[in-house]
Amino acid sequence: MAKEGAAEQPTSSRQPPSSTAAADGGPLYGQAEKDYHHLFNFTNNKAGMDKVDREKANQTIYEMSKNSSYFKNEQRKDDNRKEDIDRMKAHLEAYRNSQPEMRLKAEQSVRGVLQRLEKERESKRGSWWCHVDMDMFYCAVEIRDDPSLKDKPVAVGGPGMICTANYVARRYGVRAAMPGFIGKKLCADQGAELVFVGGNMQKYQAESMTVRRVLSEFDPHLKMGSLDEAFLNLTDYLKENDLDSHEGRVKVATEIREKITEATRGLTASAGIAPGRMMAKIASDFNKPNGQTIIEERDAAGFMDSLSVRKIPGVGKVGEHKLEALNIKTCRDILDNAVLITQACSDKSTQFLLRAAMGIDGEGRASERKSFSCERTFRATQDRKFLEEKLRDIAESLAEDLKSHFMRSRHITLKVKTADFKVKQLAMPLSRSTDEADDIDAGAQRAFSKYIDTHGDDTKAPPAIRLLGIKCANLTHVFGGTGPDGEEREAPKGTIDYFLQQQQKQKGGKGKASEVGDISIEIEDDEQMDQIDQMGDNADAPAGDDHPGNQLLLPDIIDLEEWEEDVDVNHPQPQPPSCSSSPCQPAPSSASLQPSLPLPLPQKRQLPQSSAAAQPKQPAPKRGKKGGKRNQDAATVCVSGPMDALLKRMADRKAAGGGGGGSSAAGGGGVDGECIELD
DNA sequence: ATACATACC
DNA sequence: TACTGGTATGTAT
Repeated sequence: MAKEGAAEQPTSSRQPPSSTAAADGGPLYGQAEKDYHHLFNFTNNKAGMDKVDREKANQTIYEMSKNSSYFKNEQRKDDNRKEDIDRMKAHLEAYRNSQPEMRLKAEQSVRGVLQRLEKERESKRGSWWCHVDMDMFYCAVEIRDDPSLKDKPVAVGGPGMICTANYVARRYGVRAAMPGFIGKKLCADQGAELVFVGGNMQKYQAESMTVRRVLSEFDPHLKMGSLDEAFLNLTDYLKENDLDSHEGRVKVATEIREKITEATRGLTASAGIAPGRMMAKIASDFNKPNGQTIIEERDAAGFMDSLSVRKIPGVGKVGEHKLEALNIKTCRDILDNAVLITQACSDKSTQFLLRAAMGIDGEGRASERKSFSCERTFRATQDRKFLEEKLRDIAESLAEDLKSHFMRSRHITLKVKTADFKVKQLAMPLSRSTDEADDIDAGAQRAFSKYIDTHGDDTKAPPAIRLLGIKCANLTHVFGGTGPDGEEREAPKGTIDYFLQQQQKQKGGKGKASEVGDISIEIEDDEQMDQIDQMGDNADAPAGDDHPGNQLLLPDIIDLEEWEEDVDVNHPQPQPPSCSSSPCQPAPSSASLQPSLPLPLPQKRQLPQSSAAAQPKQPAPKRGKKGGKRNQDAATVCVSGPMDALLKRMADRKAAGGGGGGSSAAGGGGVDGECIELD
């Protein structure tokens, strides 16, 4: 808890003179900190900071944030969430008061679901996954190449945003995704100077390829999640090399990390091996940096049980908050309160949470790319000319992207963020697919006009805008000779497009292909799918600029059928000098509760334990004594053996700190992409 | 189908 | 001086 003002009261002091503060119209001295703690509490116990430092850091962050538009917007969003939570609680209350028969029924149903999941987990036994995550990747590369940075706090990024920070910086509370000026202040307050290093994507990509090369030896079908992480299915490798044992897994994890460090001349990685992708991912983060964690099957349930829900990939800040309102903090809590979750969450969310809590992976086959987008932030302005030019730039950038990927889009969405950080989106269907900047621009400009028209008028100027973006969706592949010169357009080798093109040629009249009507192609077997997966990672190769130039286009590509137009696009109204920013629509996202089948609420403490049957019951996680045999530099955390040992290790780890929170590196999209929405 | 929100790196 | 950018997906309307 950060506290404002001088009073260094003990952590319990939460009640400031709130009446006075409110009267001042000030930021509710103390109260705001309490209410919105989670909004600015960037630091966490993995930071390797002690409590005092942590509070000081939070204090600094709060001071710098509290009056910003950004923070005000965060507060607004949080207030909306509170309404959701209140509604959620009301529904739960109704559930508690409902007829016993109803509740009994719900319980039975949940029990059935859990049993089914348990069966599924059983059926998936025997497969082993490894998640490899480079430690502070971008930063590590920079420091390796400039050793003078080694002992300084370093951040890749700039004053606007930090992408990755080294562990020295993290000790001051600096985090990935933290605005740079705050990171700078955090360090300055403690007598250090944060060094910013601009990123060098080319270099990181090259390093990533090196890592990939090392990893492919263990699983040729590995899947890179982004530049700095990868998933490997180790099942075959372990079997073929007679390593399908705990010792074998430890050995493989060690070897993988050593080889990476050797091949990259000093970069370190953390690794997790577990009976599933999700657990492997959690495990790789468990002993970071430069560490590894192995989870054996018989310990999987116990491992999951003690984890905070926040560790589940897909449960973020908001999800954690909502679950907390249900008094659910750990994965064990999820299972113990499955009935409540059933009542409070959508089917999808429930399904997701229960599976996750049991350590079962979601179905997840990486699908085709669904959209291209580009957005730019700039000094908030009302200057329409400026904004229109920005849009044009963005459209051009997107057109290039589409062309280099041999894609066309039939649907674009304009994104507008105002100075107060509120975001608006406007859809704009096109009459046909395009990859031309002019078309994208035309659509975006029209949507923008519409935006201006609905947000300003003769008396009121449209609000100042700080970001514009365009998303191109509804994609189709383009093959073959669509160029004006009639020359054949061939996708670069190694791309998905090339693959599809070849397939197309095989199948039908060769060469003919102009445009595949639908992105979806039938993938006949996993073999083929893997091939595609592989290619996907290369698909970013900058395709040469041999893309045929402009084709003749219909004069207006916008689909007027769906977008009746009553706006005079050509005449932006001049802006009044004064800048009154008008708020956007409140758009009260009223998430209503699941229709509650009123049910019995009694907490059932019954858990599926089939494989884990032999396992002693797990008590809630508790802090153990510290000490343990943890070797900072090459620690292997083996999650196996008696449960108390595991818990002790976890506690040790917590006490010792050292985990890299946001595991660095901006880049590729999420890995499994499971999101939950709790209502 | 559109808009908005959340998550991940 | 001052809170990113790219992609996917879930929820509500």
